Formats: sequence, structure tokens, C-alpha cells
Amino acid sequence: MTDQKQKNSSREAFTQFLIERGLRKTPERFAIADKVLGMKDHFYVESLRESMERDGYRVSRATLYNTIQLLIEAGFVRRHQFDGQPAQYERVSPKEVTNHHHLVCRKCGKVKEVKDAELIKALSLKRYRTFQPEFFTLYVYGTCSTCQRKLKKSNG
Amino acid sequence: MTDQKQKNSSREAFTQFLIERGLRKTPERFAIADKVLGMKDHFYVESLRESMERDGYRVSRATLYNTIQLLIEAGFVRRHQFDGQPAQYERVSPKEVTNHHHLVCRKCGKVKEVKDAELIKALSLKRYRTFQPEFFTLYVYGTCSTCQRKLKKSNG
DNA sequence: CTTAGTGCAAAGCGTTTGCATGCGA
DNA sequence: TCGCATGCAAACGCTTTGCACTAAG
Repeated sequence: MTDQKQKNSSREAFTQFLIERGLRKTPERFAIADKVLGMKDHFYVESLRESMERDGYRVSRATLYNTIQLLIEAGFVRRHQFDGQPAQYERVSPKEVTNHHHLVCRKCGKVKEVKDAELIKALSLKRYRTFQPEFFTLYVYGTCSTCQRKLKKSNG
Repeated sequence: MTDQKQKNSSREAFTQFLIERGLRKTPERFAIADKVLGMKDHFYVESLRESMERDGYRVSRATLYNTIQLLIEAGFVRRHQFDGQPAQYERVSPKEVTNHHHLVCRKCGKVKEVKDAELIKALSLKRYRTFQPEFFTLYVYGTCSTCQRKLKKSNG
């Protein structure tokens, strides 16, 4: 599926979601959804807001938070929060299994994605007695290459 | 090792940590460390503060946050943050490999620990090209049994 | 004696909320 | 028309910070 086709089908799925929930199909909601569906990387609420403003579209924070919450419930977006940083959001295809995990540097806070199909598969097959799993997130904490280099330098 | 012995050795290790860093060995730091080392469950800054106050020991929030940060850097404590909740902290034995992961209910926010030695072992053996891993956290998001029951009821 | 560490209160900052207005159904 | 959704600004709650004071080394 091309990016464009996937985006269109996501837009339709979001419309469906709004209908099922009996929510209104407002232009703000679609503008935000479109922007988010076009995001490649993780984003912050503020960066999303600025990005939309650059496109000449102003939305209030209230509506942004509200709509992101809907996108999470619809399964298009996941929320991450590392240490004291503001929340980061990540666009995902609905029903899609997690296909990567995150390396988080404890020194500088940088987050990197790594793919590991085998590991992911093993994790997604896990079942629990009474808990119904939907998806998972794996964070590996440690030191990134840049900070390792810095440490070596300062330690002699 | 008994709990008490482990606590003593942790106290010593914390003292060592302070010395290595050239930090002062204040009574507040030891009081907080002792309390944290005795914690069984996850705790919040406020619950820690209240717990200490019940013991007749008052510490300022500034010192609490400061000392918890030190305990994290020393490897005795890990920080978790779920959705909009205040940060939760978890006591860990230093150098100890993670021995459980977390099931997080998307409906009610409840967090449950599960042990899975095999999975944990596989995860802790993972290596990366340039990233130096120290520990990891695995969160499985889904619906807990209580919320499943509630959903069934309301859906007929 | 020096200065890191503490307590307190105020400030910060991401996020949520209350309320008046606007607009989808 | 009806009431959900929006925008704005104020409120919130956790966390950090500035400052004067205390005490570790």
C-alpha cells in the first residue's frame, strides 16, 4: 500500500470511528488527523501545533489534546513519556503489531527506534490468564554512542 | 540474603556512591534511602513523603526529588510514568536484572507486575551495535479483568 | 571556614477545565 | 433548533528553582 493510499484508508477508518461513537465530524478533527497521519517521526503536542500553524491552520490546545486522545482510542496514535519530558506521540497503523522498540539514552534523553522482527513476534504471542493485551512498548535504557564518546573523553 | 542484610548492603553501596561522587552524607539522604530501600511496592513522591512523615521525619519536596534522582543514578530506583499519572518509582537491587514486566490497563490505569524469567532472560541478552544497554522496561497495554467484566455488563 | 545541601515558597510548564460562542446534525 | 465542539484563558498538579539558612567536611 502506498503512503497516500494508507492515509486515505486511515482517514476513512477515523470517520467510521467518529460515527460509531456518535461524535461530530468537525474540520478541526480532520485537519489534525490528516496532519498526524502524515507524521513520520514521533511528535509533541507543541510541534504538531506549530507544524499546523505553518500550514496556516490554527487549532487550540484544548482541541489538539482532545483529538489526539480520540486518535489514541481509535488506535492510530500511541503515547510515550520519558523521564521529565513532555509526552511524545507516535503514529501507528491500526491493528498493526508493534514493529519496533525504543532505545532511550539515560544521559541525553535521545530516543532511537530499532526493529527486531523475531523479538517482536515472540512478545506479541504472549498471553495472560485474565489480562487482555492490545499492544506493548519495550524501552531499553542505556547510553547512546554519542554520550559514550563524551564520557570516555572526560574520563581521560 | 535476608531483606535486612540486603538493605544494609544497599546502604553501604549508597554511601560508596556518595563518596565517589564527592557528595555529602546528610541525615536526610540516609533517611530517604532507608525508607525507599524498605519499600516493597511502587511508590509516589507524595506517598513516600507521607510515609516518612508518619514516622515523624519531615523532608522537603526539594530534597525528596533530589535524593530520588541520586538513587536512580546509583541504580537503586527506577522511574515509571503512565499516561497522565504522577511518576511512580520502583525500588530495585543494583546490578539486578529486571525480573518482571508490567501490565497496564488502558481503561482504569491499574498496573500489575508479572514475572516471566524466560522472556526476561532473552531480553537481557540483546546487544546493540553502538548503544550500551543497562536495563529495560516492558509495558503491555490492554484491559484488566475487572474492566473486561464491566465492559461485558454494559454491552449486554 | 567554605560551600553543598536543606526548607520554604514561588515559579514553571505541560495539560486540563470552565465558560461563552460557534457550528454540525 | 439543540447540544456537542471549539477557543481562550484561567486553573491544576507535579516538579523545579531561587534564596536565605544550616551544617557537613
